[in-house]
Amino acid sequence: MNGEVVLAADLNLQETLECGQCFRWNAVPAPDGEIRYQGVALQNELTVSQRGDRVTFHCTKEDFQQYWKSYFDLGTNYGEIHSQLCDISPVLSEAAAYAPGIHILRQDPWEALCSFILSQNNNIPRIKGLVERLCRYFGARLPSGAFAFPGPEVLAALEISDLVPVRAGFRAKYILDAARSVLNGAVDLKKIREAPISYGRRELQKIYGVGPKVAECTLLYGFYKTEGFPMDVWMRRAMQKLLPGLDPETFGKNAGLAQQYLFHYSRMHPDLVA
DNA sequence: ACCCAGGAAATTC
DNA sequence: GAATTTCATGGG
Repeated sequence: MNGEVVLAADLNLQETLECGQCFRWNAVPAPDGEIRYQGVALQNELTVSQRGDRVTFHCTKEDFQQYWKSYFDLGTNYGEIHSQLCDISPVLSEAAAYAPGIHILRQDPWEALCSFILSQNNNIPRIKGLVERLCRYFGARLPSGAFAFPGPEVLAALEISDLVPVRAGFRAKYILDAARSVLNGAVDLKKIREAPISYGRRELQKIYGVGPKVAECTLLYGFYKTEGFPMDVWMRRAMQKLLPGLDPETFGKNAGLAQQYLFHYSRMHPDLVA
């Protein structure tokens, strides 16, 4: 159960885990000059740390190969995507320079769907609290002691009153409809995985409480539909100020990464998008 | 078209 | 330290 996998990567843990695409990773104390995160994904707990471009996965080679290599999208050539996006516009190039180590995580679709339902009208610290309580109350206990994300079959069996301690407010009923829709096949996550993004947009929005923004986040972060481009208030302002008149379609199949660059850049320069 | 639900964090006063 | 803003979706 112990072991280590060390590799040099273009991945930046902080940029990737704190850009709002995931909610179950937390920074933990680490030696000087090192940054370390602990989190749960894919029914596994992991500690991962970084010093410069050297990333250490505190897990067995087998677990790294089976789960984490893919989860952190280490098989994708980000250098090439990065330079393609930089060619589109100097502004995008400037934005990309602020977080060149962002990767799009390959998260579990169901967990992403629930997480982004809970994310609506909320800020990241609060979303993390909601997700954590959902797992703590209803998720299975993993060997490490951490809690897995509860599957649709677990949540579909609940009533609104069961979700009260999660303190999700009006979002609780959305979670239940999502769980029931997935469980009874009204929304087929496998089909969404294999189909074009337009199908996923239509299907996910059949769920009560899922609109365009939540659907787009789920498709990008949960289904690795990299052409997804979630448009929230921040992104609308950022696009208007930084790239006026530009259609996100211009970013093509890597729109999602462009969105991450712009989002991160805008938050670091709020004055530029005001 | 507008306001609220149910909060907590971030921002501004 | 207190008031105000933020925020995605659906319903009234």
